[in-house]
Amino acid sequence: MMNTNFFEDVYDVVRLIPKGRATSYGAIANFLGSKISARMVGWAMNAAHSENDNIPAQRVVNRIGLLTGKMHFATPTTMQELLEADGLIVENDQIKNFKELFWDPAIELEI
DNA sequence: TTTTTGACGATTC
DNA sequence: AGAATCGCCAAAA
Repeated sequence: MMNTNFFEDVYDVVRLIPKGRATSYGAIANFLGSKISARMVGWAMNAAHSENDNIPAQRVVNRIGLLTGKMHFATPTTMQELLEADGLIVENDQIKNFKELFWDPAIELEI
């Protein structure tokens, strides 16, 4: 398998997201380098579907904590189910207290 | 090769 | 405050 660069990088960061926390596409993009845009992270996650790797994509949401990618899971409710299984509270397709549980790799991994 | 399309984000109207 | 638009950059058609 080839090193599909940012795909691998994105997967690695996503796997590092601790349980009960969540991050945003933009945060990952920013952490990997301002070269890539948040959209590429979304693309990477889309490709992650083809991968056999366990990618907790449910912990990656957009900047406001909205479950924009829920439709890409097995069922539109899978993402919310997984997040709730992590102890998060999802209401109206949006993560509650997202600001508090926001996990920014650029900060958390820096320390 | 050119065009279209995104699991986004920030800005402008 | 809500809606519309532009910018990012790579992959699929």
